[in-house]
This record gives sequence, structure tokens and C-alpha cells, in this order.
Amino acid sequence: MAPQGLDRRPTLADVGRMAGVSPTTVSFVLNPRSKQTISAATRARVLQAVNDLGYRPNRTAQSLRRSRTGTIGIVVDEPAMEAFAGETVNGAHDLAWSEGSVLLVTHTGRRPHGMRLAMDELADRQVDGLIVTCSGTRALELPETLPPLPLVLANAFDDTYAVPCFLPDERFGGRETARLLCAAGHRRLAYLTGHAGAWATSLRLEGFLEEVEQHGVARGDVVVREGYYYVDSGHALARELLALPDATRPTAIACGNDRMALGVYLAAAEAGLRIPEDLSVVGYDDHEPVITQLRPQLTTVRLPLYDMGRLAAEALAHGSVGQLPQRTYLPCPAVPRDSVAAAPGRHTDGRGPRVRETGRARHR
Amino acid sequence: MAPQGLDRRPTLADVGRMAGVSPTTVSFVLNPRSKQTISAATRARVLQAVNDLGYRPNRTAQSLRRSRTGTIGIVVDEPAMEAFAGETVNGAHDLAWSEGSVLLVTHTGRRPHGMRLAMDELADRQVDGLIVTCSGTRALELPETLPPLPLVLANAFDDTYAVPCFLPDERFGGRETARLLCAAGHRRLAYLTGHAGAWATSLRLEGFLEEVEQHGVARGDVVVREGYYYVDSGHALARELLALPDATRPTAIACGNDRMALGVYLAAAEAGLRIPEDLSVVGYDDHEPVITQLRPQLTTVRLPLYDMGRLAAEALAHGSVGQLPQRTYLPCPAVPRDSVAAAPGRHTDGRGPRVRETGRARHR
DNA sequence: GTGAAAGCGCTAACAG
DNA sequence: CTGTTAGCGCTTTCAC
Repeated sequence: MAPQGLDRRPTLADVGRMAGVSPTTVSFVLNPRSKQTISAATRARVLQAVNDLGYRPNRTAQSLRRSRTGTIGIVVDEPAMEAFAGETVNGAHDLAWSEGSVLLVTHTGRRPHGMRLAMDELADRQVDGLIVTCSGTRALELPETLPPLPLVLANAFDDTYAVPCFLPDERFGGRETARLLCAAGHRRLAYLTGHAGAWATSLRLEGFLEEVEQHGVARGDVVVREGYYYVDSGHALARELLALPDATRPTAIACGNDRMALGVYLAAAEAGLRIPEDLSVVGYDDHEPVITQLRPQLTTVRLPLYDMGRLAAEALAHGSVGQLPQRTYLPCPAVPRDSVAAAPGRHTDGRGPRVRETGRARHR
Repeated sequence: MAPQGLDRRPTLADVGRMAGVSPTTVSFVLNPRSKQTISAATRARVLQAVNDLGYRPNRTAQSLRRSRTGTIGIVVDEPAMEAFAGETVNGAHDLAWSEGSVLLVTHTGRRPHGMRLAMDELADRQVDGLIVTCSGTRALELPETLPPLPLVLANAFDDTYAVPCFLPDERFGGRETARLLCAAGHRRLAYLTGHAGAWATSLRLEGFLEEVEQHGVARGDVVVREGYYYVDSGHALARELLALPDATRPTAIACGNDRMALGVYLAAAEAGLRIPEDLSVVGYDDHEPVITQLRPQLTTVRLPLYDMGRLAAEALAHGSVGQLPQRTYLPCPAVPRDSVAAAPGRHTDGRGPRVRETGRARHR
């Protein structure tokens, strides 16, 4: 495929020599600019040589010259790459790739000044832009002095509003959660929250309660239990609720996240309750590693991790970071699957929960 | 911190100008080589200027000159970055970082020739070496023509034995699985396999049966059920087994992986059986997203994902790829947690399952 | 002890 | 239409 008679990568000069032209000419052939003035014959000979030698431009040299590396840096502000951040990285990767760029990925470890070290290391390699992300949505501690580079946050924000960011619209997601349940006719609802310290927690709950009222259920009638984002919390809270007599037991439980929903599944199994016939369950996150574990498949609401990464990379690739609003909120759309059924004794319109348009990004 | 009066990153020349010396001198100060001949005074002035300007070397320029980029490429041969591969990337990342390098990460997507495109894109950026990995251990289709770069596989192998690789020692892991159970006195054992097509499946089972014999249990006495690596398979298979009368029901179930173990947990909950009192369970993989979901915590066997990434990166960083054996097998060590108890009616030595030395990497 | 100069591989004026 | 030349920012040999 590339029968190069050389022991090193061929250079422009090698190609030129083989085609009997100057390196410049080769460069012109390879980088068609506006005013092309290369004869068809020369072009053909050059391309032939390029092909014969298996020539590929040295992007390091190109970068030095063009002062553009075709490289986007992404630093994950965690001790390691984690599942949630992985999705964001995927989004950034795919957009970058489609623009001919690749990703320089690092994480902050547990090092002191991890963030600054990571950013510097990437900036030194002249990345064209920088994305900072993390696993759960949160405020980031950014170094005081930022490298002079386009910078965007994904699934994270900075309290000073100095750096543009992409965030999940959690209130919207909370409303979607409620809508999935209310549209199926449920009125005895329970909501199991994640831990109160997390940025998303109160927004999800607030959205849920708002939407519930739209459906004629009083906020006060929703059984809200405070927990934390793990299986055992969902398990423990659900166990209590499911021990209630049939007449007062909630017919549907909304969970702070998918892991808690798993806990609810376990509690239901123990209580001999079937999902969704006896109990409807909605999760949150649409977190693949959990989702794939559950039968029946979990109805949930999707965190736009991939999109946050994608849009962040897009802003960098298009050089439009300057025009970005301070915060862009992306919808958390409902993902109806099999864990929600009509409330016992209720009949819905038979079309299942209506999934309304998930809407475009909102800017605030 | 870096009050540069410049609108661009300062260069060596800028530093030299400020310190009143040539760029050469600055370079000498910054790159202490064997024969240092810089006066203490000059050195001090230079470092002062470096500091004042917040100078950091341009690694693109360095790379061009030194023909070494301090960059390792890793391509994940999957449509996207996945959880298992993430661990391997973490291992490679951490080793690379400790050597002053960073990772250029990409995946092959679903593109035709994805692998070649990915490798080329990284090779063009002059990575110092290349790691190829994937999510589940398997043979890789490598392009016929490889870029002239050190290349190592992690959690993958090529059938032609042309490229060195790091692999999990699955047979060893299978033996560990059995040991955890046999040491606790279990003799009525069941083994639920993953799907037969996967490279690891038969090795795990074979190791299990081998070890079981060491403990005086005939291979034929082990109830082996063929399934696949998902929760529902573990669930379905376990449901059958747990329906058996107490006297013949297995007291312990070994699972092809952690997800199947989750299925066993669900079946146990439905059957009203407690883990580990009534049933001991062992998983495989030590896959964090699943592990963290289970109560009691799952006793399992660890896949050396992180280490495969780490060692692959180490070989590249140390330039020792040439000395690598064709295949290096890393141990899958037992991870005793809470899902294994002494077999009913048996008393063990009270120290729980003995965990023997997990051993070093074996080369074949 | 320090600096001038050449060059890594490529691009882009500017000549011819 | 094509080639010469001058760098991008850095390292390194060799001269002073």
C-alpha cells in the first residue's frame, strides 16, 4: 500500500524529488487554495508520487507553521475518566473527528493543582481549544489564570460566569418525569430524591412538582422522600413505601436517578410486586450501564451528556466560543420504555404517555 | 501569575530579550544537558525572566525539532468509548502522565476502515507510540500496513502474533472463582457461563473446573448452564436452579460476569433467598458500574483492565516494545467481598476464603 | 560561558 | 505555471 523505499516518513521534499518538482509545488497540489495555478500534468505526477510514497503530511510541522494543530483538549475534572464523563468525551470526539480534529484527553487525578497542570500540559501542545468536564454536574474550581485559549465547560459551570458552559436542563427533566407518570393516569405519586447537596437534585424535584400540579395533583399529595443517588437508598426508601396497604401505596415512583430505580426494582421483587403492572417506575439519567441491567426496561429521562460534549467541541471547531451565551441549557428528554403502565383502575387514551417535542436548547 | 505584556505566548526569544541573553542560552538553562556551562548569575536572570513572562515551551516546536511529541495515541476499537475500555485508557493515561506524556484518544466508530483512519490520524500527529484496545477481549483486525511506530495491544490480540499484547489470564481467573467458593466449603456448585463465542468464556469455565477438582469435587458434579453475559440470562438461569429443592439446590453460583451475578441477586430476592446466608455468589470482571449497585457487595474476580493499559503505555514510554513477549497474561485476582459465606453445615477455618498471592504476570 | 547559524517539515509571499 | 526564500519556535553543533 505504501511501498516507501525510505526508512523514515517521506517528506514533501521526497515527493517533490520523485515528481521532479519543488516542495512548494507539492504543497500547492496538496493544499488547494483559492488561486490554484498548477497544471493538470504536474498535479497528476505529484499525486502519483504522493501515492507511490504513501506520503502523509507531518502534522507537527504543519501545526508549527499554521499555528493550528487540529487538536482539541479535554480535561475531565475527576480522579479518573468515569462513565458519565465518557459520554461527554464521546460527543466531543465525534464532532472533533468530523472536523478533522482529534482529542487530547486528560484528567485531573488527585493531584494538587491538577486542573492547572492538566490545562497547561494541553495548552503547551497548542490545542486549538479546551473543554473541561466532569462526571456529575457541578461548579468547577478553575485556575485564576487561564491559558489564552478558547475554553468551554460541559456538564459543569463556574460560579463567576466567566466561562461559557453547557448544562442539562434539570427542571425540564423533572417535568418530563412527572409527565410520563401523570399521562398514564397516576395520582398517588412518590418521588425519591438524590442527596440534597447535588446541584441537580432540587431542580429535578421542583420540575416534578410543577408539572404534577399541571395535571391536577397537589404538590402536597406527592410523597417526597429524601435519599441519595445509590441503589441502597432507592431500595430502602421503596421498601418502606411498598409496605403500605394497597389503598394508600403509591402506584408510581419517580427516582432521583437510574441507580435508585434499580433499588426500587429490588424492593418490588422482594415485595412480590410486578413492574409495571403493580408499580410504575421512572428513573433519571438514562445511564447505559444501569439501563441495560433492568428488565422490564426502565422508562427514564436522558441526561444530554453526549450533546454537551458535542456542542462544546462544535463551538471550538467553529471558533464561535465568543458568541456563546454564558449558560446553555440542553433538554433532558423523556425516554419512554417499559416500566410505566396505566394507573390501576384508570384508563388512558391508549396511546401511552404522549411524548411532546423535546424542544431546542434554551439560553438563559 | 503570568503578567505577560504580550498578546501571544512568549517565545524563547522573548525570554532571551528580557534576560539580555540569546535564545540559545535560555534553551540551555531550560534543558540542563550533560555539559552545563551556564554561570549561576545568567541562569538566575533567565529563570527570573521565564517566571515573569510565564514562559512555557511550545511543545509543537520542540516536537518538530526533537521528533518526539510526548504524546501516546490510543485507539479504542469500538463505535465509541465504553466503560471497559475507559479503565484501560485510565491506566495508559496515568502511566503516560507520570512520564510527561499525554494521550491522544480516538475510537474507530462504525466507519469502514475505521481502524486505519484512526491510526493514520494519530500517526500523522507524530505520536510516540500507539495502543489499540477494545471493550471485551478479542482478536483485532489490524490494517495490513501499519504505521512505522511502536504498537501494543491491550485487552486484544492479533491472530498472526505480529503485535505484542497484554491479556487477562482468564484461566487463572476461573480458578480464583472456584477457589473462593471451595475454600468456603461449598460442594454443590453451579457455573453460569457467558456466551460461548467470547474468547474468555471457555477459559473461565475450564479454570473453574480445574480448580474445583483440586478441592475434591468432580467436574461432572458442577451444574454448568450456558447463558450469555447479561442480567436477564443470569436471572433466568438462576431462577431455574433456585427452584430446586433445598437438598439439591446449589449452595453457590459462579457467574460468567458481574452482570449475570446481578441477575442471580434478582432471582434470589424473588425466591426469598438471602445472599450470602442461603446462597453464595461470585461474579467476574469487578466492573465498577455493576459492583457499586449490589448489596451485599459482590465477591468477584478482577479483570486487569487498568494494568493492561498501564503496561502497554509503559512499554511505549520505555521504548521496550521490541523486548515484549508476543503475549503477556496478567492475573485476574480474587476480590473477596460479602457475597460468599461458608456452605451451610460446613465450618471453614474461620478466616474466610484464603486469598493466595495473586502472582506476577506470566508470559507464554 | 555564550552566541551564531543551521535545520526539523511545512507554508506562503513574492519572483520569475 | 513553478521555484526561491523566509520563517513558525525550538535544539544543538561549533565557533568565539
